[in-house]
Amino acid sequence: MEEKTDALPPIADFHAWYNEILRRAEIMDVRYPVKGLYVWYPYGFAIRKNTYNRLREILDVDHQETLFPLLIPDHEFMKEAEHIKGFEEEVYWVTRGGTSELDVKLALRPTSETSMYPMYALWIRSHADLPLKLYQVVNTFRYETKHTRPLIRLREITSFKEAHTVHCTWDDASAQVEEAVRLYTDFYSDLRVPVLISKRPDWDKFPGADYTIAVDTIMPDGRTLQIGTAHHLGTHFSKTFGIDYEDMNGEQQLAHQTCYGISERCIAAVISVHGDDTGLVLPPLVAPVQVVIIPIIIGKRGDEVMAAAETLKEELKAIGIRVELDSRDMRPGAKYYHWELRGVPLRLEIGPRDIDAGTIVAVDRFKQKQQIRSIREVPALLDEIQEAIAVRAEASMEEKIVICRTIEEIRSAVESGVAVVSWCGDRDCADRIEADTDASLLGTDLRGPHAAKVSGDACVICGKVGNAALVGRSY
RNA sequence: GGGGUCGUGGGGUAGCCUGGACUAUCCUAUUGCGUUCGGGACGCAGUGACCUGAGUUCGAAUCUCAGCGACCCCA
Repeated sequence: MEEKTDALPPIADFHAWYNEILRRAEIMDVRYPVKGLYVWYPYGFAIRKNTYNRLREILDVDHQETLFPLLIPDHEFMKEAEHIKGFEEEVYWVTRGGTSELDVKLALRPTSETSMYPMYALWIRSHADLPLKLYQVVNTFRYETKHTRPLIRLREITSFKEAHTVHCTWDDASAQVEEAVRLYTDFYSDLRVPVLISKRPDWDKFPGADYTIAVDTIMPDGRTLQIGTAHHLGTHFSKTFGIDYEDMNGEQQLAHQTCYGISERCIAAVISVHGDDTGLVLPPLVAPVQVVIIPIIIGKRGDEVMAAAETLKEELKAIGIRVELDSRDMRPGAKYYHWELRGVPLRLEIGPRDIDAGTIVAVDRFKQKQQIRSIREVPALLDEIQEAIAVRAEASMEEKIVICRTIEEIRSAVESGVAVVSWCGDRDCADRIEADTDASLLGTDLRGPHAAKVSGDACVICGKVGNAALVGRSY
């Protein structure tokens, strides 16, 4: 009876919640009439903009941004055998220009190795050109046949940040993979999204890589979401694309390469990991509106209140805060719900009582209310909220990670989270784990505090000495 | 990859089995006017839809086929 029929589905019903929040908070419009393609609403795009600005800041320290073509000629795309095998079922081909057939078919990049590396071969002449570290933020296309989902599984990935680096030695490239993992850890730490870092099993690495390090987070339903990968490409591509350099002794050497990427799944993670029954919860760093001002218009003092609210807004703007003044003709309560749904971290209310008392009411996204006397207190409040978001996210991820020593334990753990187990490294044992638990072996050589608890223990299947592995269901 | 359910104003539903002057209903949709405003206001008057195509038929939201799209389950 007291249940509101128009309430957002609870986040415990994650699928329903996710679909509803994308629409109601105006992040993506899923009604575009092609499967797997979606439209960014301006509000969603603003979240994307803020998020990618940070990603760019982090990369710009020692990478350069660039832009390569979307179309890749058939003969370049088909050069690297492993790579082709990994992508051939997912590539869109442009075969016609107007009414005439093209002599050379053109692939829409599913990722840009084969677009970039022919040029890398021209650009790189000597060891003095290395290391080369470039990145671009582009759309990529994959003909997904499985269930597509907005921000998570797309036919057009709209926001693929891909970095491609070139180094003299295998070890240099390996160090760069570690550097990439560090950058991504920083990035997700800024977004307050907790992550798990592991090495993808051999059979699951990037097509054409020596190895792949993956960054995953855990969604509210316990399934993992891969939100970043870093690949050591060895000389697979430099061989086929002829990327070599003259070393200090005047000898020609094959270059060693890495690539690493993050897509709009990072936005899905921010939305899902932080959200609650009321709606989005956005870290101030990426929130399109960091502070919303709600004027409390009562009776005859309306003009006075609006003037005070305007002043507040200008002052906040002046100190660099993204602020919105909601002067719409609605009840204040309706505005509270509106902005809470959209994840605004801090709300300021100002009415006649506050003007008389010289105070402002400040309410954070978790509904903690206090009175402040000056907008100078706002930055500190935003910092506190960002911290509170981090604490909550860490705690909820911790709940979903279970150390397991038997198949039974794994089976139960993956119902609502992930299992950390000891695994010997044998494919046969992995297959057994997967078959018996209805989950996947996501990664090995898991890093972080959980790994220490099982590393060196007996493999859950065969009993040989194993290493920490991650088992779970993934998106 | 296999199976299932479904597609009706901006959103949610009913109507379909048994074709007819059959459109209807709810909402945080939307337009105008007025009264309101410290946690989702109210009144009055409006707007707005049968996924696309083909077929059956005197007549299709309803039946048939195909396409496109959505969701769920299993591998």
